[in-house]
Amino acid sequence: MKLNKIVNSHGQTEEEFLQAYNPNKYDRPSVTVDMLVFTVTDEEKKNYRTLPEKELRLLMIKRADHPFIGQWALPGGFVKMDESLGEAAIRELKEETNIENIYMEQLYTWGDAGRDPRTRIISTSYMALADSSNFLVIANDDASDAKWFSVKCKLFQEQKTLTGNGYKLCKMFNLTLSNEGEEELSAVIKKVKVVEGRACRTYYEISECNNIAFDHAKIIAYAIERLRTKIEYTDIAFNLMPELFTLTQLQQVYEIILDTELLKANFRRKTAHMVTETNEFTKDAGHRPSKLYRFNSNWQKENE
Amino acid sequence: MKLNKIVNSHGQTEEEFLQAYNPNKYDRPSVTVDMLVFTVTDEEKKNYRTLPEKELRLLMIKRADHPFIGQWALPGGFVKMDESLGEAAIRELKEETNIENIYMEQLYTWGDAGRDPRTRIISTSYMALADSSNFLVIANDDASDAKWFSVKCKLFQEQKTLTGNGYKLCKMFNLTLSNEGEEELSAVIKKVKVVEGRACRTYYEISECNNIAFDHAKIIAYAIERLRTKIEYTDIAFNLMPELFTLTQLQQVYEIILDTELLKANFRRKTAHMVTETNEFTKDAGHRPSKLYRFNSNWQKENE
DNA sequence: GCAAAAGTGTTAATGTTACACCCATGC
DNA sequence: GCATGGGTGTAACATTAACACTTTTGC
Repeated sequence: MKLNKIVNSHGQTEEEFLQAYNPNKYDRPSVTVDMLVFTVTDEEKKNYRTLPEKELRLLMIKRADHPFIGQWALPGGFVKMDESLGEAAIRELKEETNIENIYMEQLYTWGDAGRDPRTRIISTSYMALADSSNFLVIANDDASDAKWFSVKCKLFQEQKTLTGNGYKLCKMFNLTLSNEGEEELSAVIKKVKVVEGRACRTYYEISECNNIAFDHAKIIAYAIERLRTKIEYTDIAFNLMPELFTLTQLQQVYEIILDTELLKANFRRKTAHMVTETNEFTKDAGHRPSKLYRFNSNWQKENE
Repeated sequence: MKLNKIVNSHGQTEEEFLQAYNPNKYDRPSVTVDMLVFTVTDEEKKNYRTLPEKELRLLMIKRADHPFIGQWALPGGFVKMDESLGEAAIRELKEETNIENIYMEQLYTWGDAGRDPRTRIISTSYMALADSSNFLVIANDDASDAKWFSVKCKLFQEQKTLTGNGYKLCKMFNLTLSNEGEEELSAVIKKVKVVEGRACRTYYEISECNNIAFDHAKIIAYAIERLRTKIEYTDIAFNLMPELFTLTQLQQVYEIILDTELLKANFRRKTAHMVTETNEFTKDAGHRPSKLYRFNSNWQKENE
């Protein structure tokens, strides 16, 4: 365990802090919820003609106390004895970031012993998707310890090893979080799938980690993976869009999440049934105005 | 809360049992894992010619103590302070049913307050898939409190209500679990999806429940739903198959899970890339022998 | 006029659905 | 011979991928 020499508001070093903590007081684990709040933002336009580039952003909070003091963590907190996990997630998000009424889904529950140096903690992670109007709420407050980081998660190595009665598949991801005003956060995440006979186990490991608290780096990698697969067969992407949007904006959101370029004509045909056109257009764009659309929440019905 | 008049091995009624329990002793919830172990079994052949019908079975355990004494529950138990959730799930399964080395995945974490009348309990559910050789292990032991129940979960009503800025979608499912020697377990489960503006929440409710302990009826309904969707885009179905199988057997497994009939020729084309043929054949079948196949665990590679 | 993006059309390849047909076995 | 399932072929239709082309704007 890497102990931090920085002191907290009570003047304790991390060593002192952990010694003051008595983990054996409890025979039950603590339960927390962690929130992964994603949004998509526009970058500066290069010139009057070009469209702004998009970035996928994740909300992180700077830790003010041990452990991992000064590092960045996912927003979240302890579940109260009388609230459900979902209620805790909604409450924490509102308390820490003042965001409410957004899309949220349960992702995964992380329960390894030793996740937290203080005591046994089990965390259920929730993924939330916000449209970029929520981005402004927090970004404007410069004193806040909550910041949006632009996220990238790139596969850079894949390795399959055959064993006696199965195989082992390793994927290595490079995770980077950056925010103009802050130093870069990064991690190398290893995703391992072990197949032995009928048994099959997938786990994540953090091979390298800079300034991301706890095991949050692997939770982030897991969430991005889930976002990538779910965007293909559900309508979750629309939770990242404003009320009115152009089809090119929608395509850009798919492109940054999937990390590929898509063909315009094909993309439009594929998403056509999920949107409704309006009579409004963008203007002053430096090129042909484009029609604005809104999400058609009844698209699933139309199949039957 | 429905209190049961039956007494446990200490001669307590449920009322007495709950009064002896002091929930305020703790300021932390208990954490358990629940296992949903599915398998597929062959029924009796009607005559020398016909193929046996298949049934989807779920492993349940009869409760010997309050609460819900005498009712049936999912196997599972408390997570120890030094083991991960996955380790707890593997250990509990081994302890309660002697099954090991099978496919397992985390499903969902259930954390509503009031799930258990004793104290606050948070349960992470795992789905395990076993081939039917595991079925025999337990079925032979008639004294055991663990039994395989044949499961059916049928949608019988769907209702969409439009609200001001969203909608509410209700689906009603009839869940029935049956085992020749035991009385039938059943429940009516309501799945509700509420969309209000950007927020979207899905929850399950138990409208009616016979002999299924705790909120396990909705966990079962949730697991079956997951199984149905995952069988379409992954290879999990093969975890329910023996080492060697015929394509018709494989098709039957898809059919009972999806609860539809499939066309033979099309099914074979769709699954062709996931299986490898052997030189072996079935015999004494009362009709043309059929070729045996095995799972081709490398099918995903071939796409690239 | 021209850069940039909006928006549409076409074709080939591929996948899906529904149905028809023949084959091999045990009794 | 016949019931039962094993196994294959085909035509209609739908979906996807790749590319080419036209239109509209601000400066």
